[in-house]
Amino acid sequence: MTLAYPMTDPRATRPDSALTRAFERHGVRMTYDRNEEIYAQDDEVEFLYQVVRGVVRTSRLTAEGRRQVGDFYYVGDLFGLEPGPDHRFGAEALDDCEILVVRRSVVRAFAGDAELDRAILEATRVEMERLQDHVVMLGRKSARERVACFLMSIAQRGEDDHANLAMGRQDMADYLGLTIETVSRMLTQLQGEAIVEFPSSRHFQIRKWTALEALAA
Amino acid sequence: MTLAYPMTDPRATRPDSALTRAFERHGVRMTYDRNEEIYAQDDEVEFLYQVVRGVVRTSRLTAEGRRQVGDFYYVGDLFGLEPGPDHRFGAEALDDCEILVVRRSVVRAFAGDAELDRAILEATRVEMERLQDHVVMLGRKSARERVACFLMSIAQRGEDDHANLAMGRQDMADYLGLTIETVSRMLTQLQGEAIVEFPSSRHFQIRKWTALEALAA
DNA sequence: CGGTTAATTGAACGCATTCAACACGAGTGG
DNA sequence: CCACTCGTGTTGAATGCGTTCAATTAACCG
Repeated sequence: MTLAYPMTDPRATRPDSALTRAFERHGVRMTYDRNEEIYAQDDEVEFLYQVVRGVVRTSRLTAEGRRQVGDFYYVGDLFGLEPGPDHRFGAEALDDCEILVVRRSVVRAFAGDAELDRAILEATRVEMERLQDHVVMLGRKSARERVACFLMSIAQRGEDDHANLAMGRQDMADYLGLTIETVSRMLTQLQGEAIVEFPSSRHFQIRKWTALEALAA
Repeated sequence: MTLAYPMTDPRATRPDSALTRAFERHGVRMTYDRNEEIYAQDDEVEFLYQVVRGVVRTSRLTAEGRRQVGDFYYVGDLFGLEPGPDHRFGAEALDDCEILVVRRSVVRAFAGDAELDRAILEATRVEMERLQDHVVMLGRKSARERVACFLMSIAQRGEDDHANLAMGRQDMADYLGLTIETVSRMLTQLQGEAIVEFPSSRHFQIRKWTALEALAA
């Protein structure tokens, strides 16, 4: 991890006003290498993070060594926003990342600012809804449906029809509660049905949106 | 559902100060019969709820008719606290319930009150941590482990060693992402190993805490 | 090119589901 | 008091989905 320099470039964050200001004035821009840990599971919750460049994954390792990926965070996303005293999930850089970091105490000092509160609430809302969807997916969806779901959610982030996976098969599997082999099989299966197309293992394009939507369940 | 009378009994809520006051002054006490809906999935988020008597379950029905139970709420628990505009999960009374209901606008009017804010934040924290644990359980635990986990969490609520299940097997199954048959089999299996004991299908006692803890993973 | 890691594919296994039958308890009425 | 019913829980046998283990192929990088 490299401490780069205090945050000054306002272009990096979306115009969230108070939040942007807090990041601008009191944030620090950090860079992380691929697979570098941003914070560890069970670390104290001290900072609020925003992705400037790259993709971040949160994950939890159980006592038996099993891993569950919590979520993936893209440019503009806030993360590390856990209400508890310490992190249940750790955060790692999926690829080379640039992250804005600001102390929670600083954020709290800005509290009362309506726009900042809204931004935090909004991030919490998004976080919770993702968790709820995740629960339904893991509890009640088949492997095929989970993979379809995942591809759709990735594709919806990008505006054009081509999408690229920032993560490898193991990360997908650990997010979806499956094994890499099953993920791989489902992908080739979907490709065989011409629903999606993978020119390379990290790039894909959805061919039949309706079919995929029907699958996503 | 029966609108009983405006809330006046302070004993019903724990001394959460501002929250208790908000419920006292502006809350309404409602009663619900077994299996009655408290609010529907996709309903607008309008109220904050607190269990006074009985047990509440939240659940989501997918388009294909599959059901995922979100959580169970016991006396004193706050629920309905979703940050989004509408409920992703519906809420139903597991048995005959008494619920305190207060408009969110009223809660918001009390905002700024440090103790109220803390109570809300605390409930949000609990909610989120439960969701996170739920994700790990559904994603990375076997049927045996899930059932063991569930029994432990139930047992930890009561103070004595005897615990009773407010919910039936179907609710357990839909919470754990399993079928009733699998839940039943795991229960008899655990009982066969003398780890737990079920004098009746809704009452149990943990015999070997360490064994169960080891299983819960 | 080799060397290394990631992804795919195949075959066998096993855990959880499915489908079906049976047991149990509570309530109801003869 | 027993027979009947209905809802709920348990048990059995067969199936199947996803995993496991192993081998192969593809991608990446020196």
